[in-house]
Amino acid sequence: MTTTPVATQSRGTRSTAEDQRLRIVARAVEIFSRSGYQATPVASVAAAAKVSTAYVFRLFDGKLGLFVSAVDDCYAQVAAALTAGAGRSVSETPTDRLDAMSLAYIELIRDRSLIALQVHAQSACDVPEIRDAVRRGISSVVHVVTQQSGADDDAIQRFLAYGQLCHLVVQAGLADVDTVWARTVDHGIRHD
Amino acid sequence: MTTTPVATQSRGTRSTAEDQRLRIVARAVEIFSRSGYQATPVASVAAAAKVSTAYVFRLFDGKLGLFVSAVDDCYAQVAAALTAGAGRSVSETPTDRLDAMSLAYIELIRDRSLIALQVHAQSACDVPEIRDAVRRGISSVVHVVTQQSGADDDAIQRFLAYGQLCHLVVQAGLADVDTVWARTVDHGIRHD
DNA sequence: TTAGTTAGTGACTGAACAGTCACAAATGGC
DNA sequence: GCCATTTGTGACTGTTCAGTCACTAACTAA
Repeated sequence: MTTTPVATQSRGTRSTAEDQRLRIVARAVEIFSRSGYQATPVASVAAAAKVSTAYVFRLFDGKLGLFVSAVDDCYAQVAAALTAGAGRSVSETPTDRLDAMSLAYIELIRDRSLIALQVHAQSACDVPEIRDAVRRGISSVVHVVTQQSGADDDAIQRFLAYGQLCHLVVQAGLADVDTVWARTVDHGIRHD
Repeated sequence: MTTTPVATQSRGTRSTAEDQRLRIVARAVEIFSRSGYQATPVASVAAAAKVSTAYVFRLFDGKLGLFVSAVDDCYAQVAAALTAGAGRSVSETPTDRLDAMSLAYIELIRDRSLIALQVHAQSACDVPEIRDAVRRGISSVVHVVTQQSGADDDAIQRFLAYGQLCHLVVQAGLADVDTVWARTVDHGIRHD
């Protein structure tokens, strides 16, 4: 912190701590998305990132710090995906832009992890630091969607509501349930 | 199981195992709703129900069996609340009935536990038994709403989507966040 | 070369917790 | 009275896991 290395970016031959931090966060998103905060040992993330558990504790402020970093990264990826989606809109009307973003969000389902981690984070909101991370994430998503679509509040609220419905569909695996009620729930959301 | 007691109902003076089971499940809903499946020790539920931990393990098939019972009970309460809400509808049109049920669901927010437990259960869907309990619960809710409202699939899907949005609002405590974006999310949902 | 810094780890500790078991006490039929 | 069943518990065990610490290895600047 006191002395900054000459180059702040990776030096090519050898990995810097910051490089490792980013690598580990990327793995943490994936690994935490499987079983959530409490049920995932830090050792699993360490193993996935091919570093020792001790090193993970060195780079992050405890398991909680690691999880919060993963959640922040997750929402950043979601916001980026939505922005990219809006760019693929056929027209410039708020409705079309929102539709394009909805499509982009449904595309995220293909890689369950970003959806699942959001659910796990929401579930762990009794931990203040996690609740704050969720609030930051929602805030950034709302900002991105508002900015990119120009839609009114009601339309944006509706967008978020159906996003949340996606979470339920993915977590409960309703695409694998061949019943009338499951079709009622995931109609139009079903992927592949 | 082999020999049924003369009276299957509670005998008045002394508590039967089945009475205790119900009492413990009721406490389990409340206690699990606070921190979820993994982060809640069975001992907490036992303490809340004022019985020993050993006895809880005797009455339920492990911690998982206890949690699944709690989730089943939770969805049963939700379904009952929705049915009661539909009965208070001003008219018989599907729209009015759905609105009445929405109101009833928002009323549930007052006691966070039924909402929170659903979120925790959705988060723990990687455990097959829990995922099945969630599917049963959603199924019963969809059936109740369909039956009571007579609304079409799209309207019911919308009902569920906004229900899920409630979960986010409650878990993240957005009512306590005084910002533009939070208002966008919880507009019309805000309670009290 | 050497002195200082940074990357990285193996081996441990202490606490929490799921689940068990032997046992006690109350109840009810005969 | 006496035996069988059921309710209920204290005390224990084995495991898992967050977090630490003493240490080594590599790089860097002089």
